[in-house]
Amino acid sequence: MPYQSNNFFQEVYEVVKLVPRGRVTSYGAVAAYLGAKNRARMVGWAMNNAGSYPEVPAHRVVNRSGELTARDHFGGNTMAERLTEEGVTIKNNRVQHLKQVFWDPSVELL
DNA sequence: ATTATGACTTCAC
DNA sequence: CGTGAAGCCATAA
Repeated sequence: MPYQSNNFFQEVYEVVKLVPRGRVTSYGAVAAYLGAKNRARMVGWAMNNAGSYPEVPAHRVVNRSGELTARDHFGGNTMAERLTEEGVTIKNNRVQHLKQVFWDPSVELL
């Protein structure tokens, strides 16, 4: 297993695993919760590495606009299907009603 | 050491 | 919300 810049990756996984079913969060939100809002890209990297962690629901992590950027990494429409299955409405590769399904750790987990 | 790249964000229009 | 530019940071070559 490759390097893990610290427990940063671990922290990311912890938070992502706490995302409730039918809700989504963003890389920036997680990063912010970890006290590194300018490290959103690294959260993405952590997710990339998370491919080895089935327990991490990476499909519930989208970008700030609710766009399913991870779609390509999941392959096919796996992500969209899975989210839809959980009750999240997906349209044109984006989460609908984002305001309702968005889950911000720095708020919900406060 | 330097350049390029990316599962991002924010600001301006 | 959409597009384009700039900022930020770890990894890869």
